[in-house]
Amino acid sequence: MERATRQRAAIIEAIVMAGRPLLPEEILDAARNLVPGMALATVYRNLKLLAEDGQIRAVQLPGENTRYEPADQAHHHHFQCRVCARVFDVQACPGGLAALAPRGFTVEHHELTLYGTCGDCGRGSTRRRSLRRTKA
Amino acid sequence: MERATRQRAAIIEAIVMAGRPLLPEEILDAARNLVPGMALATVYRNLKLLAEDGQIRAVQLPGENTRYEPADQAHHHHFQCRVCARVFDVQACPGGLAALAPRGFTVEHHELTLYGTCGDCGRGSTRRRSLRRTKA
DNA sequence: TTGTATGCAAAGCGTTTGCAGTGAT
DNA sequence: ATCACTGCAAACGCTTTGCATACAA
Repeated sequence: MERATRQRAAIIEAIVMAGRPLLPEEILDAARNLVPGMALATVYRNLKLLAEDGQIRAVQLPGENTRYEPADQAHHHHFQCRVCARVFDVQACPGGLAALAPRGFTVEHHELTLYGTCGDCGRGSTRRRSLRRTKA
Repeated sequence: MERATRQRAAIIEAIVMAGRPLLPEEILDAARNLVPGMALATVYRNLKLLAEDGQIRAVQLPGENTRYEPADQAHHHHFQCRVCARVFDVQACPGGLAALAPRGFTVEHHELTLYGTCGDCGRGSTRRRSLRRTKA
C-alpha cells in the first residue's frame, strides 16, 4: 500500500458510501463507475491490503460470502433480511455473553447475526425485492 | 433417501457420535472406518439429503466451512476456540434479541458465536493443539 | 430386475496467485 | 527510471454434478 491508485480510491469510496457491508462483486460494480476497466482481482487484492491496514473490516455472516465495511465503526452486529438477503447494521449488543461459555472457557469476542424481515420486506408491505444481493 | 445404505448409516453414525459439529472431511474420515472406500461426494450428497429430511442440521460459523450436527438438539449456540479451531456447543442463549433490531424490522431467528480459548487451550495450560481442524 | 445410491472425474463458484505490462512516485 | 500495482488468466479449495456401475429393494 505505498501508492495511491485510482482503483484503490474507487474501492474505498464504494465501501464508505454504501452504508452497509458489501460483497466484492458489489464493490467492483460500484468502483467501475469511477474506474471502468477494473478487474475483480484488483478488488480482492485491495480488500486484503485495506483490511490489514485497518481501514476496512471483513464482515462474515454464517453461510454468506465475506462482505466489507469501513473499520471506523463502533462495535455492532448485523441483520440479514431473509427476503431480500441484504445485510444491515444493528447498533445494539446484548452484552454479558462471556457468562454463557462453559466453565474453563474464556470468551474474548463474539458475533451475533439477526435474521428476519427488514422494513422494506416486512409483513404489510406488498413490495418484495429480488431474493439475492440487491445493492441499495 | 429411499434406500438404507452402509454409507448413509456410517455418515449418520459419525455425526451422532462426534458430540460437536463436524466438517465434511471429518465426517468422511470417521465414516471410512466403517466403509473404507467411501467417496467425499457421497458424504456431500447424504449431508444434503439428511439435512432436507431433518435428521441433521448445518452449522455455519462466520468464515468457516459448513459443519453438521444432529438435529435433535435444543436451541443452542457455538463456541470456537481461536487456538485449536474446534467448535463446541454452548447450551445458553442470551434471549431478548428481538429488541435489538431497528424499528420496522422483525427478528425471527438469530445466530451467536463466541470466540476465545477452550478449556484445553486456556491460559495456564502448556498444551497447545494444532491450529486447524483437530478432530476430537 | 429396477432404479436409487455410489465412485470417479469433471465442472462450478468464489478467491488467490503468477506473470508481463502499466503508471504513481 | 523504479517497482508497486494492475489486468488477465490459470490455479485453488470446497462443493456440486454427470455418468456408468453397484447394490438395496
